[in-house]
This record gives sequence, C-alpha cells and structure tokens, in this order.
Amino acid sequence: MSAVSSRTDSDHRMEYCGRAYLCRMFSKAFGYALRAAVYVAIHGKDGKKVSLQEASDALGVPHHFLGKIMQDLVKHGIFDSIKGPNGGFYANSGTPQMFLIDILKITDGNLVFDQCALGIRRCNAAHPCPLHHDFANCRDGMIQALTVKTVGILAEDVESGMSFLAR
Amino acid sequence: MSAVSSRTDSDHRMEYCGRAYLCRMFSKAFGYALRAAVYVAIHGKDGKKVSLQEASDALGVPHHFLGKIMQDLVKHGIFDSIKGPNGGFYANSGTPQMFLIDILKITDGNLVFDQCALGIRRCNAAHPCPLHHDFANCRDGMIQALTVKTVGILAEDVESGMSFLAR
DNA sequence: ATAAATAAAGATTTAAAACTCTTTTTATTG
DNA sequence: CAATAAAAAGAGTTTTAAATCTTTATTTAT
Repeated sequence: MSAVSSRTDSDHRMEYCGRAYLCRMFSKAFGYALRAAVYVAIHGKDGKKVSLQEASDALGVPHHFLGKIMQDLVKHGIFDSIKGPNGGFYANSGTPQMFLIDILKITDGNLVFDQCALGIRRCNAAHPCPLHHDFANCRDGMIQALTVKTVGILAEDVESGMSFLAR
Repeated sequence: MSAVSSRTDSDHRMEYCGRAYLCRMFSKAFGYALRAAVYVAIHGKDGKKVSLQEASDALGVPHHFLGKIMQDLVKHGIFDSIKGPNGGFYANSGTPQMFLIDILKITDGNLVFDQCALGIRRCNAAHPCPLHHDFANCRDGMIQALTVKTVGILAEDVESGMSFLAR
C-alpha cells in the first residue's frame, strides 16, 4: 500500500485531530492581540477612542474573548483605556514603539521559544532531535521579525494599504 | 505602566492559555509519528520487529495514543505490521524513502500549509496580514526541510549519534 | 443623584487535542 | 484446538484553548 490511500487526508486526520488548522505556531489570542494593538494604534489616537464593540466588529473576532485580551494588553501598558460613556481603548505614547515580541510574551509566555517541534522534552542544540536545527532556523527567523518590528511599523503598513487586519 | 509588570509572565498567560507550550507549529501526533517511523526504520529491519510496548517505552510516549498513530502509519504504508505472538511493526522497502512531509499530511492534514499566523481567514500573498511574508518565509523553510528529508536520512543521523529520538 | 455607557472581572461553557481504556481480530505456538 | 500474544478498532475520558455569559466597577452626562 502506498503512502496515499483511497481515504481522504481529512478522514485520517479526524481520527486524532478534529481540526487541523489549530496546529499553529502561536495562539489565537496572540493574533487577536496583535491585530487589536495595531487597530488601536491606527484608530485610537488624536483624542479618538476605540470601543470593544468597534474593535471586535472591525476585526471580526469574538467580543468577550477580545475583551479579556485587550484588558491584559492595557495592564501591560501596550495601550490605555478608560471606562464609562465615551470611554474605550486608545494609544499611549509608547504604543507605536511596542515590539511585537512583547505582545507575544504577554499572550503566549516564554515557553514558545524553546519547544521542540517533535515534543522531546530535553531537546537542545547539544542534544538535538533530528529536526532541531531546521526548526530553530525557522523559528528564529520568525522571532527575529517579531523582535525588530513594532506596532507602529505594522500600523503604517496597514494605513498605506500594504497589508490588512481583517477579512 | 510599562510593558513589564510585577506579575509573572505565566500568571498572565494562564488567564486564557493554560499551558503555553501547546502553541506549536505541528501536532503532538506528528512528533510521535515521525519519531516512531524513524525508530522502526532503525530497529524494525533485518527480520526484527518493534512491539508497540518497545516503541512507547523507547520514545517515552503514551502507549495507546502511539498505537493509534502507528496504526494509521501502517494504513498509509509508512511501515508494516503483523499481529499475533512475535508480531509487531517493521520497515518495508519504502520506509527509508518516505518524505517527512508525507507523515505530516497523515497526522495534521493539508491545512497546515496555508494558515495565517494571525488567524485571518482570507489571508494570502495578494491580501496579506502584516506578518504574512515573514511567516510564509519561516514556514516555507520548514516545509522545504520536510520535503527533502526522508525517514532514512533521519535514521542515519540518529544511528550516527548526530541526533536523538528521546529524552 | 440617577441613569446610561463602557471596561474589568470572574464564572461558565464549548470544542479540540491529547490521552486512556476496553473489546475484537489475527497470528503463533504448544 | 486451546491458549496466548500481539495489533486493530472503537468508545470514552481528560486537559487545554477558545469562546461566552454574567456581574461589578467606573466614568460621563443629564
């Protein structure tokens, strides 16, 4: 029997993986958090504020889940908020300078940086799994991007139409 | 308030992410499957067979979960098996030539290849999220490695002591 | 002072991945 | 042919991430 059988790939996957697209590098919370930060950097400046409703509508992400995440971002100073009528979320002077990796640490913690792609606990450069170096290269490239890019840089990209936060 | 608060990183993470290390690029099943395939390629040849017990002990992986996975690998022809006393799993002539990406498709399906790192559904090169190109580079490098490397190549690495399947 | 609008907080639920347990089937050996 | 050893199959449980719901606190405006 060849590596390709008559059953579909998804059939097989379902046996121990209900939905494949959850096998991602970062949590969903990180994606929501980053998009929210960039959205606030763009729309929550010059005295304007972004309500949770506006943000979750514009980004197409779950209202209450985003609420939790934005609350946490405020706690970490990524941007600010104020309660009450005409309240909402808004950028502070540091918002555009925040590095993406700061947001990653808030949502996903530090363990992201030294996991083994094959799930071997004590895998490291000196005692590597067979994919350690390939995966380290891949991840380090991504981490590098997250380390040099800021919320402000992404906001500029989005404002100039080079990239998009939704749809 | 700065981006670094007095609470620990893990405190924050726990609020919507019980354990950060599950935010991985591939499923655990893939790691187990790949390690099992390489183990069988090494120890299940020249008439020798590998029992599920031996494999789960040697790899330090859950017995029954590995059973499911190996069963699926057999179904896809990655290696063979035989039931009964002195039965077990063993390499076939194609085992060393199997590409790692074949195993990835079995365990994680095809959706792994076009997810957006930020969770935007319609993200692609023409309508990219702000991290699309960085993530595409990162992932493509990894996919490239999985596309050119075979079970046999990893088996040689492990047999020569260059890399390890457990601990 | 009251009402309304909003974020914050916390409790709960849902969905998926990860893992376990039980039963069945197949092969071997005495 | 009976007993046994092994994989195959399937049902069930647990854990985690994701999402939702409910209540509280804060601010503003009337």
